[in-house]
Amino acid sequence: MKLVQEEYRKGPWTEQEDILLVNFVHLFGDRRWDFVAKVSGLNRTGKSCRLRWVNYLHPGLKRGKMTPQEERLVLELHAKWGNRWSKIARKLPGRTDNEIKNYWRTHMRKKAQEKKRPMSPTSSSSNCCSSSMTTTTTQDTGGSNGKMNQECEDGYYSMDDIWRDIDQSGANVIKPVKDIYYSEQSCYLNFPPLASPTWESSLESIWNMDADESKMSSFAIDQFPLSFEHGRSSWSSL
DNA sequence: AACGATATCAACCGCCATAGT
DNA sequence: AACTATGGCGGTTGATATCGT
Repeated sequence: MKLVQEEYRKGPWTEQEDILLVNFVHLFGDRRWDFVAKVSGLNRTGKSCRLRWVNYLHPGLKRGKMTPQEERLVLELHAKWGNRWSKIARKLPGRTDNEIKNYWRTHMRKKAQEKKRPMSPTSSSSNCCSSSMTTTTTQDTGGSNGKMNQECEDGYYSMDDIWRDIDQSGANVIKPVKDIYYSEQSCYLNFPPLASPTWESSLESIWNMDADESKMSSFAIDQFPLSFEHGRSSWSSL
């Protein structure tokens, strides 16, 4: 029973928070959300952390527009299972239940509107779900689709790109997700190799700690002295 | 260029299931 | 067995972007 009801942060996540979360998920895994939330010093609920990770920061996410194949699959599976979004999402690698849910809402709205005015002159667009898509992207590669490519060309730095960078930089060294982004602004972040053996051994005590949580928190904050807001726009603003 | 309508997406809320004590 | 904490899920909302006039 919790006697103290803390005031948790809400609303959009900042870059700083994202970086913190990613690194602490690397350290502690993506299960113990409450623990991660506390230890990271993020003033967020575990739920909120989980949601951010699952819907935005997870390395396997595709993002970008649905491919025609995916759209068809969503339709099929929804016909089969109804609004079981997470179940449907499991059949679409790289897609989240939230994304599919959002897509479906849009899709249904379009459908409803088309029914209202079936002979609209510009109604070439019944294809909200397929025919107009010209790109033939592979479905499971986690690759980028048309929109994604365009965004990259425009300077948009997608999570895919970020994680690719992480992969290329070596598995053991956890890079801050957006350090390239920062470095372009001459804001360097220096991480210790968090996954190093020394770290791991020192972490053992953390599993049993309570009182030491604050230490971890202060570590976390010390690593990221930056503070500025970011939103969808900031990703593409460079 | 300005403004309203619509689309998109991120995030929160409340409920439920399950694991742990 | 009962209770609590936590995670997961689906529904919903609000902010922002884009489009059309």
